[in-house]
Amino acid sequence: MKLSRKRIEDFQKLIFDWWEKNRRDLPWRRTYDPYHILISEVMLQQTQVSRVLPKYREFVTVFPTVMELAKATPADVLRVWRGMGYNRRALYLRKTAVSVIHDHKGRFPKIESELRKLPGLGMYTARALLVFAYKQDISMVDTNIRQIITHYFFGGKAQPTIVIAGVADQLVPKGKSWAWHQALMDFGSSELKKIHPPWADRNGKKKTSIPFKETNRYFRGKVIDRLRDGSYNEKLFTVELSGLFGKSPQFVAGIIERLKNDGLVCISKSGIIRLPER
DNA sequence: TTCCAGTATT
DNA sequence: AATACTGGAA
Repeated sequence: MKLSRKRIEDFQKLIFDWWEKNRRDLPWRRTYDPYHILISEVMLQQTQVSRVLPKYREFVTVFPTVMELAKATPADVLRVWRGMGYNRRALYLRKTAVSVIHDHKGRFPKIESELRKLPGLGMYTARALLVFAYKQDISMVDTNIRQIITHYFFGGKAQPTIVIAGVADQLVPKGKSWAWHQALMDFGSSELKKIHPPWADRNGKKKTSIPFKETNRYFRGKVIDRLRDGSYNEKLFTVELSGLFGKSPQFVAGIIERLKNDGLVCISKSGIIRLPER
């Protein structure tokens, strides 16, 4: 869909006028360091701003540079990550730091295709870095921005990703991509709830919700939590958690096996289970 | 129990 | 393109 110049400018004015009075001051908006911005984006993927704030400060204090993070062990990173959930993403973050040091001379790539090769960076996060760290005039679309566009340009009717992206591209004001996207983020988090009341049905198609099949995610988190405090004999550990969970030792062993495959725990030759030290 | 909002995988 | 994965909040 091709938008008229006026339509574009009117919408830009709507957003920027709103933003003047409602702008949030956030620590990751006071830096253009792609490493710090990456940390904030990964945290914000999974957690609300209020809970990210203290953890972000802690993380950049403990690992101030990409080099510091690359030198840390997975165990170090997982301990700082405590309380954030999505532990695998903490490992991605560390592996990305290692790759930046080893494969990119310590500097983050500035093109999307290269950023996308880093573990845990999909299209959204890659573009967030290009916009927020390098101020490139490209568009980025997260679910908030998608909903804003859906509401203002398609009367609330869901559109294919490519159509949303096409509109998003036209809306980016030249030379103001950084401010534009920050403004949209704030606008979305504040105004979308008013536009999109909870009773309105989502985007037309209902997502096939997975029936609750006693997923293991709760137990995975518990295992990692326990290992943050120390290491244990695997056999005893398995039996102890088995009792604690009210599950069979085989079940716990299965959880541990998958955590091992995910690189979240390791078991030494002598049968000690711990967070990976490298 | 479901939802959220991304990435990875098939 | 569709599905799985993730874990705290709602």
